[in-house]
Amino acid sequence: MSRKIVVTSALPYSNGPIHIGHLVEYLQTDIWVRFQKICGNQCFYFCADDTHGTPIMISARDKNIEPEKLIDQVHKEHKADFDNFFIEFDNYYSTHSPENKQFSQEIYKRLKQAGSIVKKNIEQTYCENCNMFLPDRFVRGICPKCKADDQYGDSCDKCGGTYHPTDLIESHCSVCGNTPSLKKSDHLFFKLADYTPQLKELIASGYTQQSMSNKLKEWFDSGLKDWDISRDGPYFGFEIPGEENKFFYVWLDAPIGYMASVKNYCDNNGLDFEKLWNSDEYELYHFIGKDIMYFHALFFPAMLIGSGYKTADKLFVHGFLTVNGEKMSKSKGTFIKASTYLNHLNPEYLRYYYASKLTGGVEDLDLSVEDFINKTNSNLVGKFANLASRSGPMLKKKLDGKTGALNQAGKKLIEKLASAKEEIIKDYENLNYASAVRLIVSLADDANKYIEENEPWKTVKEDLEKTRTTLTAAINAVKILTIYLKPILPEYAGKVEEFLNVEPLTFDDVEKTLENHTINKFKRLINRVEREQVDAMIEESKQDQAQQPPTKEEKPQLPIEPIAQECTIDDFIKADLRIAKVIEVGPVEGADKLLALKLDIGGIEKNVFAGIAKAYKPEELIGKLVVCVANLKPRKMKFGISEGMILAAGPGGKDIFMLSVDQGATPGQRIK
RNA sequence: GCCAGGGUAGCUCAGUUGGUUAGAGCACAGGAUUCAUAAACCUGAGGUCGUGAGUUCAAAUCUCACCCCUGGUACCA
Repeated sequence: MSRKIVVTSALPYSNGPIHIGHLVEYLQTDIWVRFQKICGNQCFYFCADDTHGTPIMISARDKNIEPEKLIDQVHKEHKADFDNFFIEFDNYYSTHSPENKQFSQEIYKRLKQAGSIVKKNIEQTYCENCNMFLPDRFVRGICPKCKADDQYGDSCDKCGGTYHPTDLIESHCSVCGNTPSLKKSDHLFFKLADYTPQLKELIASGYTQQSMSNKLKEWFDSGLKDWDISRDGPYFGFEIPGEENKFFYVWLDAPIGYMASVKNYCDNNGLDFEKLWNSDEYELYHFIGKDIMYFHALFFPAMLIGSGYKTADKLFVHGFLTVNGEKMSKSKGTFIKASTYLNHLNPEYLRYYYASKLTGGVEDLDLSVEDFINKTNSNLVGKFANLASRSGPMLKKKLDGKTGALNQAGKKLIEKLASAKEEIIKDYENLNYASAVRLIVSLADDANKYIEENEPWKTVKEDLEKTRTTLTAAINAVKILTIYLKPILPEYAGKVEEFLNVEPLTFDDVEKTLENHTINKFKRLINRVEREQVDAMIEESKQDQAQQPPTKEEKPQLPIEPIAQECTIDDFIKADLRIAKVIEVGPVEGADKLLALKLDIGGIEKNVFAGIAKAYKPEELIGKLVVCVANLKPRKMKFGISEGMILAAGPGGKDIFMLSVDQGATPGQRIK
C-alpha cells in the first residue's frame, strides 16, 4: 500500500542568498522526497521563505525599499537557485502570507485561551535615534568579560561569554551608532515549561536521533524557560491580536510557515489541509539543521500541542557543512553561493557528492575539494556514464540500436543488480544515502567488469549476435543503475531515459528487462570536472565577499569600534599607568584563558590575572616590560584577587597584543 | 573545567546485536587492454582501528582511565 507523506525543509531567511551550506539540507530532503515519489508513494515537499524580523526591516531600509519588495526579490532568487539545483518543492511559499498570518494569530489565541501566555514588563535596549527596540545582535560594544571589541549584545564571539546587552561596554546601536537607552515595555511570553511532560514524552518516542535527544535532555535538566514571543513596533511581522503595536517574534511565525505553505497548496489544488497536516492519514517529517533544534524540538511542538494540532512524526536533524575540513570562510573563498557554484559547475556533481556522504547522522559533512573532483570524475563519469557510453553507441552504430535477449551470464549480472533493490530502498528510507551510493557504485563495477570479460569490441568483428547479447546486459545494467541513482541525479536520469527510449523510470521497472528494444542515439550524459572550474568558483567567491549582504547568521560588521565619549586630561590621569616587569607567570588551575602574573612596579609587587593565556605562553612573558593599570581597584575573582590590569589590544582569543615598552624605561615609571 | 559528539590506510569515509586474515573509493606502484568522456579491467603496497589497562574462548565494537579534535557552556579586572 502506498504511503502518504508530507515533508518540510527549514525556511531560509530572506536576508541573504542560498549557499552550499544550505544546500546540504535541501538536497538531503529533495533526494528523500524524489525517492518516495519514485517508489510510488504520495509525497509532498513544502518550504517557504522566512521573511520577518528586524534584520529584514533594516536591510530594506538600507536599500531604500519596502520590506515587501525586498522579500519578493529574494524569494525569486531563492526559488531560482533551488530550481537550478533540481530541488522540487510542491510549494515554495512565504511566511509573509495571509495564511500564515491567520494561523499565527489563531494559534496564539488558542494558546492564550489555554493560559499559556503571560505578560511581563521587561527593560530593553532602545535606540532613540532609530525609534526602535534593539534586538541583542543590533547592540554592539566591548565584551564586558574579555574586552574584545565590537561584540554582539548577547554573546561574545571571542571568549564565548554570554551576557545582556546592557552589560556591554560602550554599547551602541549597530544601525546608527548612537548609544542606546533602556526602556520598559510589556512583552508576551509563552510558558514553554508547562509543556515539559508532553515534550519529554515526544522526545522519548523517538522524535529525533539519539544524540539530539541527549542534547535535549540537557535542556530539560536545566528547566525550560518562558519564551518571549512579542516585539514592539516598528517590526516587520504580524500584529498580535488584542495588543497595541506589538508583533510576533519572527521565530513564532517561521515554523507556522510550514502550515501556511501546506494550506496555500491545498487551497490551490483542491486538497484538504486538515487531512494533509493534521490527520493520521499523512506522515509528517521536518528536515532541519542541528542549530535550530530548540525551535523544532521544543517551541514549535509545544505550540502545536497547546493549540490542538498534531506534532510531526520525526525530526531529521543534520550537521553543518565544512569545506576542506574547516568552517566555510569568505576570505578563503569557501563561502560559496548557490548561484556562484552554478556559474562554474553542474548541480548534479554536488547532489551526488553530498549523497555519497550523507548518513542520516548529525555529524558535520565535509566537502573536500580534492575528494569532490575525484569522486565526480571517477564515479559519475568513469563508472556510470562510461558504462552507457561504452555500450550504447556500439549498439546503435553496429547493431541498429536493438537489444536482443539476455543469456545466462547476462541474466546473472542483471539479477544481481536487481536483487540489491531492497537494500538500496532501505538505505534511502533511512537517509543513509552514503551506503546506497557505495552499493550502487559496486554494482557499476560489476557491470563494467562484465563488459570487460565479454569483450564486445572484439566480438563485434566476428559475431554480431554475441555482441548484441553482451550489450543487452550492459544496457539493462545502465537502466537499473539509473533507477537507483534517479533520486540523486534527476537530470542525468532524464537523459538516460531519453537515450534508452523509455518512459520515466521508477523502482517498479527494476525487474522489467529491455529485450528486443530499440534505443535512441546516445548523447553525452555528463562532463568531467576540471580543477580549473573549481578554482574559478573559489576565486569568484573570494571576490564576492565584499558585496555580500549580511545574512541571518552573518551579522553586520562595523569597520572599527567607534571612538568613545570625549574625556579630559583629568579623566585620563585618574588611571595610573605604570611600567611593570613580569617576574612570575603561571597558569591558572581551572581556567584556560587566564594567566596569573606577578608584576614588579618599582619595588611594589602586584598579582594580576590576565585573560591572555590563549595568546601568550608563560615563558615568553618572564622578564618582559608591560603596561599596567596600577591603581585599579582590586577585584576578587574565582581564582584569587587581581590587583591590576595589563593593557592589550585585539579582539581576543589568540589575537591579543600586549603593549610593549621601548628600551630604557624602568619598572615603576609612570606613563603620562 | 563541565556537557555532548568524534579519533579506523596519505585523503574522504564504511564497519550491523563483540565472531575467521579490519573494508571501500580516491591517490600511489606494477600489469594487461583500447569499445568508452586519459575511461574501464587485473595485481600490489599501505593500518599496533587515539593511548593504556580490564571483561571475554574472541574487542575497532563492551568497561575504566588518560590524550587529542569539534560544538555548547564557564572563568577571562
